[in-house]
Amino acid sequence: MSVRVRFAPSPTGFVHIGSLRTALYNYLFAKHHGGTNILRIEDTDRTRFVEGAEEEIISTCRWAGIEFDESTEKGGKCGPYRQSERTEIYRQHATILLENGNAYYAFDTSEELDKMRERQQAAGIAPKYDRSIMRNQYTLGDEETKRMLDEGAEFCIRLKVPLSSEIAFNDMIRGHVSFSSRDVDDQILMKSDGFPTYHLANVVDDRLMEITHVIRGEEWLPSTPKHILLYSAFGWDAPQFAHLPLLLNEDRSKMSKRKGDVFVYQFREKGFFPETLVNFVALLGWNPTADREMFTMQEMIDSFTLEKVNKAGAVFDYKKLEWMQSEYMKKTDPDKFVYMVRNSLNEKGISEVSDDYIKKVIILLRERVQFPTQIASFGDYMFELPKGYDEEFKNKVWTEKAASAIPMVIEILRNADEFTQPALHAKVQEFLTENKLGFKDIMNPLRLLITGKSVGAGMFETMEVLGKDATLQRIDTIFQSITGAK
RNA sequence: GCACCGUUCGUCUAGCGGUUAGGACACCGCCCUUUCACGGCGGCAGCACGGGUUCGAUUCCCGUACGGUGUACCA
Repeated sequence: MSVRVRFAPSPTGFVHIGSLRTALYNYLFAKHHGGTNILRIEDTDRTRFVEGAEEEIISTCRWAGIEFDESTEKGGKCGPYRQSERTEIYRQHATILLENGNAYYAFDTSEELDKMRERQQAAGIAPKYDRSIMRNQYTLGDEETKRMLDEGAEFCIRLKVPLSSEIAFNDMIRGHVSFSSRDVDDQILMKSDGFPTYHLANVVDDRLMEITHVIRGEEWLPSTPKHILLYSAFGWDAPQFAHLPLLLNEDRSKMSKRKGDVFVYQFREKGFFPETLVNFVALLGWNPTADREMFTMQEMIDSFTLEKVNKAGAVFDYKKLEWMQSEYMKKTDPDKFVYMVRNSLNEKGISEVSDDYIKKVIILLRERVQFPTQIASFGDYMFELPKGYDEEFKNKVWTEKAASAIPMVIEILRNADEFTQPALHAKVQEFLTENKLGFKDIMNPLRLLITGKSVGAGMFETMEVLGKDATLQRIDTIFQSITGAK
């Protein structure tokens, strides 16, 4: 049987970084096995629905390089893939359970339920629907139940959980897991608004969509017995389950928006490459070899196995993410992000720059910045005349030695006919040797004159990229302002 | 409270009965050097605890502690 997995988010807002990892693992698993990756939108909670959230999910996954074979967008043989469009299916299935005695009608109001829980907590017992005393099909009797239904009373449908039995399954990540049905609540299957709860919809859809492996977050582990019970109530075999470890805050609590960035778009806006985020997040809880950190999507697909997924939650280490971004900054083909640099240049009102030139600047400065967006500010002098210079740096490097040697160096540059790194280096070296000077004596002053800053790439490389005219223009401008100010 | 899951350097992890417990990030030194980076070299630092099983436990089993998740007509 071929592998079929699904990523089943609910459209309640932005995509969480943990959801991204779940989506990724599903994708990697599907691709590794040559199977099918499905996107299903779980929008059965009308009160939490957020307009545009579904589109955000799709575009975020696309950005990350996660593709779906079947989805709301693409369709597929098991559609529709939006649960709100499948309510009739759930209703029919609830009826099956009602008829075979595995589900029942209940009429309690939320106030009554709250009271029940309060009583139970006061008595020190676990809150759980008590079907022997609440208002439902069993306590009311079939006749009364029918009468109320005919009258149009509000009702919900609950799962009839066996009083005492063992519910066990084999989790692909955790191994044997078992629960006692005593601790399982008579879960509501159909809400009074006619929509199913997650539990019913999830089980019915996974079955109907022929899902073979349910790969989801660990927060679902405690409700898995309900799902197992549902499968058997329908007389179905359950799929394989794999419960992923959680992504944690620094304090080891479940990663939440209260403590920093947790939404994918936030990382995207900061300038992280999708490759960085995907690579990083993949390694939070999974590790194929441990002797390397950088993986392409294809390499991850090739080596992904659920057996290698960890059991314990992983703290999201922002520092390491940044390191990885720097690595990608250094190895990613500049062609892929020239446009990002151009965007930030446009924001500064600079538009007359060629792609080719931007690429050269990227290569010149990529080791010194983390994001493409920083190129335009870190290397502003590459695109426009410096507006001033670093005063502190000037005081430090503008020595008497420098002041007397620099005019001669400038002349050398002015007369240079080959304005390349090796040629300039040779010429200047010659001058230094003749005058018993070292690079130390003039390079920083030169840097000051050309960039106005104390940090940057090698000066000869910088000059080569800048070109003779732009270099001399900068030198003249700042030289004047320095000597004039003196 | 109850149920379940988990526990190797600060963090991500390798390890699947015998290892000087390995790697990466971070941190600290040193080197390279025209600045800053990059890079190179080195250092710091870990098997939660207690019982078993075994010739031998980080590794297997049982407790304890600690942590997390769940406990909704949310997903």
